[in-house]
Amino acid sequence: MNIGEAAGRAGVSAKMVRHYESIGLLHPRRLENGYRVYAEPEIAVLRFIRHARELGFPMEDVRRLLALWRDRRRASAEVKRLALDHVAALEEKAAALQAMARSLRHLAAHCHGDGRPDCPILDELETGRMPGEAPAPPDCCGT
Amino acid sequence: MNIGEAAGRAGVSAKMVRHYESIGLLHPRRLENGYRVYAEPEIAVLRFIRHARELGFPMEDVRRLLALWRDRRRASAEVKRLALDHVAALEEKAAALQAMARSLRHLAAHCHGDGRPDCPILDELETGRMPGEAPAPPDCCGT
DNA sequence: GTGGGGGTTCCCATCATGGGAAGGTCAAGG
DNA sequence: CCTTGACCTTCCCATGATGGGAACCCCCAC
Repeated sequence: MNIGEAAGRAGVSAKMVRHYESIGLLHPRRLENGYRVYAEPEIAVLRFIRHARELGFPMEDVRRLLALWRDRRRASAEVKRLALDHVAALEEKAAALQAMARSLRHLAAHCHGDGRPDCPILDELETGRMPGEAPAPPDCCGT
Repeated sequence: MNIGEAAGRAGVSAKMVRHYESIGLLHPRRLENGYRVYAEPEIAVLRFIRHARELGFPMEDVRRLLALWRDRRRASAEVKRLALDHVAALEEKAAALQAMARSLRHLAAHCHGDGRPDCPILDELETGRMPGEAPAPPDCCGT
């Protein structure tokens, strides 16, 4: 099977298949003309990578997960630790994004949103203060 | 004021100050020796940029917000639209991250996490199926 | 005049992915 | 047999925002 078909069956782009190979995640056989050849085990690896990426694992974690997957003597504790560390990272990022969304939604709620120029959103960006917030004392934290 | 002091007062790195200049967000005067010179208006711009970045706006939005901020005849509706579009983007990203976290947490909850090798997390990465989920019909969607 | 702490430009790296050029290969069909 | 088109190969470049670092210049205090 050529790279195009393999990529299609695994649900990733041929470009990324080459990339995964270049970082050492799989090692397809080559024909004499240089073409890469894939069979079921390689497809399985590519699908594994895709699923891990869909769960947001960075490539470095994917590499470790692949190694654990291949190691029949792995301890599931290791996999679980990797997963839970990643869950913590995901939740931290999600919380940060939601905090931004909440602040900005609050600001937007105070903005007329009409033809007039005054706008608490721009005010906040200028001053770093939310609408109605007390001015910082003059020697505050450098903002 | 030199770039180091300006960066410190605005709460950004000197490196980023130069970068913001390179993409046209500010245009500090230069001394004969090539040094950049900053005064209060530039500091205000840098703080504005920092606050917008802290709310997660991409630089392209920051550029637009800066233009609106400088335009005393702006319509606050434009600012509000930018802000609410960004809120939607933030919430979409946050939701995606949380969905990943939820799936992964669910998988991890089913993993013994001990010295044994069997692990529903690896199983899901291999098959794309959550624990207990029915096998897909043989001609399913290519996964 | 020298040392140290700035400043300047330029290049490279991140992370995962895509775009595209230049060229080789293969299969089908006229 | 030759063309055409689809596919493959490698290599370079770009993203977005940021940091690291080299090589070099400048200024002030001692």
